[in-house]
Formats: sequence, C-alpha cells, structure tokens
Amino acid sequence: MSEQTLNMPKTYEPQTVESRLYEKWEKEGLFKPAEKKPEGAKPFCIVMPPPNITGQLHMGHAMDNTMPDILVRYHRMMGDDTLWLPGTDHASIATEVKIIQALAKEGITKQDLGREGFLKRAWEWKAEYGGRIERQLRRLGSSCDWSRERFTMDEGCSEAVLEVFVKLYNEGLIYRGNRIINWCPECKTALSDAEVEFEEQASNLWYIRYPAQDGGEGVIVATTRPETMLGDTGVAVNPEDERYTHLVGKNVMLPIRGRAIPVVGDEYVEKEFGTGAVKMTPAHDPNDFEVAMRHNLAVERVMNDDGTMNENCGKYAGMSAMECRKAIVEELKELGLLVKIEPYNHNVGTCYRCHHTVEPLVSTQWFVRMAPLAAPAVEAVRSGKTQFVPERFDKTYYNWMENIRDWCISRQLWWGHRIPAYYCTNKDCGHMVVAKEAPEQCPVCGAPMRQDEDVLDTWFSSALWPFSTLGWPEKTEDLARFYPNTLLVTGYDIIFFWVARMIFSGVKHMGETPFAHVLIHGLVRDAQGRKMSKSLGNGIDPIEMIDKYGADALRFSLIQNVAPGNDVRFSDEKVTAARNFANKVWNASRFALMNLEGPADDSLPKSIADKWILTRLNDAIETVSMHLNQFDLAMAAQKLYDFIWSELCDWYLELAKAPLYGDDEAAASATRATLKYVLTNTLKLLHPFMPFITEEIYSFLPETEGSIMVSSWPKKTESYPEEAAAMQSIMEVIGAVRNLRAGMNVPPSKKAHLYIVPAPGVQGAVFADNESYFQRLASASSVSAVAREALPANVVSAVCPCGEAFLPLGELVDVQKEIARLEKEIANMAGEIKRAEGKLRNPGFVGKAPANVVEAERAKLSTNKTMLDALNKRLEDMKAM
RNA sequence: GGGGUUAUAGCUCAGUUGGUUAGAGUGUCACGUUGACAUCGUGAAGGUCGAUGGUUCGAGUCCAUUUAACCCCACCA
Repeated sequence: MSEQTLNMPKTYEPQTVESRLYEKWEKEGLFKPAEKKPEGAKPFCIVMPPPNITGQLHMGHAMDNTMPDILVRYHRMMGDDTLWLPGTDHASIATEVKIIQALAKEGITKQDLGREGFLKRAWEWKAEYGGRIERQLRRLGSSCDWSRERFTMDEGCSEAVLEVFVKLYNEGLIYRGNRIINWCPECKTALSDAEVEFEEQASNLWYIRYPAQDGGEGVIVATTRPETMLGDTGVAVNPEDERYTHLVGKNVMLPIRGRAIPVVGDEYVEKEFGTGAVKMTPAHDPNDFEVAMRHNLAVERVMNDDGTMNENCGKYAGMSAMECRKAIVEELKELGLLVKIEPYNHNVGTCYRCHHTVEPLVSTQWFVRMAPLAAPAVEAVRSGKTQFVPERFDKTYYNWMENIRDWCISRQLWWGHRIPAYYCTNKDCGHMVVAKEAPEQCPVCGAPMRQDEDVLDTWFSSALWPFSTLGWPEKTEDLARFYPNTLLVTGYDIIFFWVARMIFSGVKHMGETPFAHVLIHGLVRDAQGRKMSKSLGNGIDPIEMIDKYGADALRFSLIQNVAPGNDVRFSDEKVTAARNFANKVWNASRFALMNLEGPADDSLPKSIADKWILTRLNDAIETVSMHLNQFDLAMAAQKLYDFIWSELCDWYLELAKAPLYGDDEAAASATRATLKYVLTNTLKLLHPFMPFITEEIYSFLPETEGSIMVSSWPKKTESYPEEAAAMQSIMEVIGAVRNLRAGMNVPPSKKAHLYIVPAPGVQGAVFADNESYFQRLASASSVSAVAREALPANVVSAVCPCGEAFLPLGELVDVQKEIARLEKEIANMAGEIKRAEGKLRNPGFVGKAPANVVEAERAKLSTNKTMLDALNKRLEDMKAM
C-alpha cells in the first residue's frame, strides 16, 4: 500500500474537510482577482445578489450562489481576470419590522427610542446578524472576494444613492407629489406597485341606491367596499350607457353623508358589470383616482394611516375598516337603500412583507418618473446588449417595463437611505432643497431647514449594485475593469424588483447596460412541488443539508437534472444521489492513488484502453466547456457525471486493473501515466461543481502543487478515434458476455474459453490481443477469434454488432432457457430489421435524407441481418440438442 | 383580459439545431463482496413521449387546434 493511500481516508468526510479548505483558500487570497493581471486576461465579473442582513440562508440563496460559483471557478481556471463581488442588503422594511418585533418583546416601541436610538439599534442588529449569512455563504464554498464585500448602506453605496437621487431630481425624473399609492397599515409605509401581491378573497358585492338630488330614483351602485362610500365624491357611468344618460351632469345624494355628488360619464366604466354605475372614491382607489383627475372630482380621505376611519366619518371615526363596513351596511339597510348583496370573489392587494391588506390612499410621496428611463432600458435588451438566459424571460421584462407606472420610492421608515430633501421650517417660505449636503439654512429666507423624514425604497440602492459596489461615483480601477459585469445570476421572481431596475439604472448612470447576460434560475420547491415557506414550515435548511451530506452534494443536487429557468423540486433523495456520486469520485481516486506508486512513463506505448479513455476525456472536456460557455450548468454536470461514472469508473478503472496487476512493467507504467493524467484532468473538470472534494483529492495526487482552484482548465490532447472504436467493440463483447452469463445464471468463478466470430469488417485480432480484458471482465479463461466453422460443439452465444461470442458451457446450459432467450432476441431483431428495411425501401428517405444518415441506416441494417442470422443459427443448434 | 411554463418509465426529471431500437436518477425484481466504492457491481421488468390534426423521406423535438395543472402581470367597481 502506498503512502498516499495511507493518507487518504477510506471514506470522505466533508465535515472535517470543508471548513479547513475554505479557510485556506480565503487566507491565501485565491478568491481575489490576480494582483498582476495576466497578459490578455479578459475580465469576468459577477456581483452577488445581496442577501438581507436579517436572513438565514435558504435554498434560494444556495441556488443564487452555487450557479455563479460554478461559472466563476470555471472562468478563474480558464485564466480570466475573475471577480465575484459579495455583499449584503439592508432590506429597509424587512429589517425594520424585525427590529420592531424585537423591541416589542422588551415592551418598547421605535418611537420610545427615537430615530437616533433606533438607528443605533439597527446598526447593532446588522453587526450581529449580517455576519451570520456571510458565514453561511462560506459554507457553500462560494469563492467570492470577501475583501471587496459591500453593504447597501455603507459609505460608498450611500454616496451612490445620494448622487443618483440628486441627479434624477435635477433632471426632473424624481418628483414629489400627492398621488394615490399603496399603503400598508401594518408597516405604516407606502409601497411600490411591485411590493403589492394580490390574493383572491371571498367577499360580497353590495348594491346601494344613491337617490337623485331632485328626489328621483337616482342610481344603484355596486361595490366591494361599502365603507369607502363615506369618501365618495362622485358616481361614474359609461357615457354610452342609455340607462344613465339623463343623469350625467346631475347630482345624486350620497347616503349617510347626505351630500350631493355629481354623476360623470367615463369610458372606464363597463356597462355590463354590476349596475353599470360605479361609486367614485378617489382617495382610496387607484382607478377612481384617475377618473377623478379627468373630471375634477374632489379627493377626500376617509381613512387614517393605521387603517381606521378618520374624522371625516362622523360617528364611524375610529372604527376599523371592517367594523365600519358592518355598521354602514346595517345603516343602509335601515335606510332602505341597500338593494341586494351578492357573493363575489375578488383580488385584494396585500403587503409583500407582512401580507396585511394594502389600502390604496392618497398621500404625498416621492416618485421616479419611469417612462423616460424605461425606454432605453427596453432597448438595451432588444438590441441584445443584455441577454436573458433562457431567452423567454425577456418577455417578462418587456411586459413589465412597457407598462410601467411611476415608482413610489419614499418609505415611512427609519432604517434606510434618508431622502436628501430639506424643507424650510418657515411656513410662509416652504422652500425645498434637494442636495447631497444638508444646507446650513434656507437659501431663500435664511430660516433653518429640516430633512425629509422618509427613507428610500430598499430597491433604490440595490438598483445601483452593479456599479456602486465597484466604487461609483468614484472613478475606480475596479469600475473601469469590471463594468459592465459579465453576468448576473438570479431567480425569475426578482426580475421586476431588481433586474429591471438595475438595467435602467445602469443605462442611465453609466451609459451602459450593467451586464451582458442575465442567467435566470427557477425556485427551489419542496418534494411535493410546493413553495418553501415559513408558514407551511416546509423549508429545508441548506446548512443542515451541508452538515449531513456535504456542500458539494448540496450544490450538485441543486443544479443536476434541471432545465434552464425551471423550478426544482428538492428532496433528500437528490442530495443522497449527489453524495453517492461524490463518494464514487472519492473511491475511484483512492483506487487510482493506490496504484500510482511506481514509474508512470507517458512516453511508453499506450494500451487500447488508454487511448479510448483519453479520447473520451477529450470529448468530456469539449462538451463540459461548451455547456458552461452556454451557461447550461445542468447539461455540463450531467455529461461530466456520465463520463466519470459510466466511462471512467465502470470501464476504464476495470480495464486498467489488467495491466496494473499484471507482470508487464512497461504496460503498468504506461497505464499509471494515463490514469494519473485522466484523474487529474477529470478532477479539474469537476472542481467548479464540487470544489471541496476535488481540492482534497488533488492534495493527495503526486506531483501536484498548490490549489486546484487556480490550476488551469483541461485542454484537449491527441485523440485516437480508431483505437477508441476498437475498444468500444471489445467493451460490447464483454457486455454481451456478461449479459449472457447473467441470463444463464453462470457464476463468474466458472471460467471458460471464449470464442469470438468477428462481424464482417471487424478486426478479429483486436479481441485476442486484448485477452486480459476478457479474462478480467468477462470471466474468460482465454480468448480466440475463430471462423464460424472452427467452433466447437455445445456452446452458447452472445451476439452484438461487432461479432458473436461463444462460450462452451457444457452441462451448465439450460437448453430451454437459452431457447427462450434466443427467441426473444430474434423477435426484437426481426422487428428492428423490418423497420429499417421499410425505411430504406422508402424512395423519399433514400432520396432526400443526408447521405450519411442513409449510409448509417444501411450499415445498421446489414449488421442486424448478420446478427439475426447468427441468432437463428444458434436457435437451430439449441433445438437440435 | 394579457403573457409564460409544464405534461416523457411507479416517482423526480433530462432529451441542444427534427435523423440509431427514446435516456438518467430513484423505486421494484434477480443475481453478485476476486485486490476503490453495498454511499457498490451485473442484469431484468417498466414508456403508443397529454390528445387530435398538419408540415416532412423522417416528429418526443417544428406548426395549428385542444385538454389539464401551475406561475406571472393586469385589477371589473
């Protein structure tokens, strides 16, 4: 046993290996781009989607980080100037909510602490929890450059936010306005449209009569929200609707409030729905608001920020919306104005963070004017400067960008970038200044200024991430080298929130789209295909999976067998399968190392098996590289998996045992050289996918130094197509014999001489010359290639395209069993021949199909005919026995 | 209302530009530890590729229609 073997433990224990290797990589600075740029090295840069500082690592993060890490490790080995830049997000609303919850446990509110005290607390929170997610990312093996780590609220990123806000304001692309927005009464802040999620809820449609001012019948309106009638300032009907033309321009009486409100005609109203008459509550409904703007209807709020009814509601003031709804419905009944109630399902907007019902209401907020920003960003994708992978996601992007409304960016929160707007405290002046630096005093009247209380949407800063992290607005070296980024990797659920906003921000502020490609992945779901969520309690903790199976297994399980952009069902079985693969790699390497002791001369003549595996390795190098270049990680992983398991382990290692254990020193030496070469390069191919185990094995390999991480990506070498084909024939015969022995239930211990009748055109010598393989893998005592006439009696045969193998088995043969087996094979073969003959009889096929396809079909048919003849002959012989 | 995805072996899913007798993992069954690995090996069984029609010499793959499940956007009050 060699020293290496003694060093290499019998089983791979990721738990003891991974943290040691990661620390070593990080300490040695291997994650950083090279200090001295290699000659002609191309930049390759990915910025990490910044996880929230409140977060625990979940499967989405694992996916978000496994995919880029594979590509980053590949490009680093390719010699590119590679940077993967990590960071975290302050996650304004999510973090603030968590801190408030924590404070509540201590019995205090954020108001008790005051803004300054609260922010102090928030920074402490960040220090405590921000580190946790970073440690967890390390456990995945993420090879990002932590020395460049950023935070959305660090000095540089905050500077970028200020720069952008002021610039957009000065260009008129940011404005302050009193408009209808989405309000979360729970979080007590405005939300953007993207932050509202719609849920279908069972409710009613209430039909309410609004009598005419002149005492007529008036109109009946249908509504899902009776309580908002207190804020009605009009009724709208379709101008074409003959039922109501007589009312347009006249007034109806708003019940309970007892005030006259106008009936207006507007195209927005659909005649067919409800009664064709809609009550207008401009302050609490986005559509009503727009109608109101067109018709100069009054806008009156009837709700407070906490979702209760306000002072305009008289006796209903202070009630919650639901309480008010009940009371209003009761009162309308009493008044005889409630015409009917119909059950009705409709969509209700909810807050994407707390899932409370969102109240649309009119409020003074800051907005980004989107139309001028969206147009060039759409063009950036249309022109191909940024490409979505898979391509279909560009439709999602266009659909959103082309119908986008202005972006509400102010949030009534404390944790975040405070809006750099300053108001004169002199009410008579009221001057506003937007500037990066707080003005000392009002430039108009000299009074003190106070800063806007609100902070910016958390996505405002993440929109700048591809360049703010590289130093912008400073003109840094990193920015010059790594912007635009090469690639962004993220989930499709975040295209609106983040990807779209990064694209328009990059185009606007850098003059260039932020990345050439956006690699989109799907969601990680549970084994039943459900979304993982806290409420369902079906989340799987990636860290637990790493503890149990190792990071390499988790990584592999996430990307294996997934079509690009599709959701993945995650299960223990998948990780187990990946772990088993890792184990296979470990043991194959251990076997190789056990046999690498002794001379390994690469210049000695290579065996046919060596030439075969070298050819297959070349193919693997080519295919894996190609798929990685196309960002198809699943396909790359699959090809590699198949190569390693089905070719390298199942065949080559078995074939290599013959020379390795044989007496021919030269053959052993040549085999060792090939084995070492193939193993080393295979580990390199696998390294991006399974960084830890490959590094660990690499350290045991003789004559390797340094880290596999920074070794060079394998290149194709000389191929041996003819020998590879001959080897394939040998493997076919061995396979057929093994098949036969299994079918006949012949134990491997029962060795026999093997006769091979080669198919026409197949070199018979190749079989006898490689007798050792048959001895080892087909349990043969010896092999000879013979003419059919020279065969001994009493044999069974295995038929394959390259020939027939005969095994004298004497009394062991169960004639009936063999006859049955042959008949089955004959039936299959006859069917196949019939199919091929039909195809070749078709003049269309012969005339129009490419010559090589037709030729292949002919060759196959001829082989099959030979095989069928052989089978029939065997059957006759059997029957004669 | 608009857009998108999925439908292939009992289960989970691959299947690049149409071209061998449609594959893998897992599960089932049989057999098997001779010097890497039972987290393994050799085999077997298991599919009219959702349905219909079309294009083509040839369709799991392209087109049309259709059925079912799911997702996103829009929000008809």
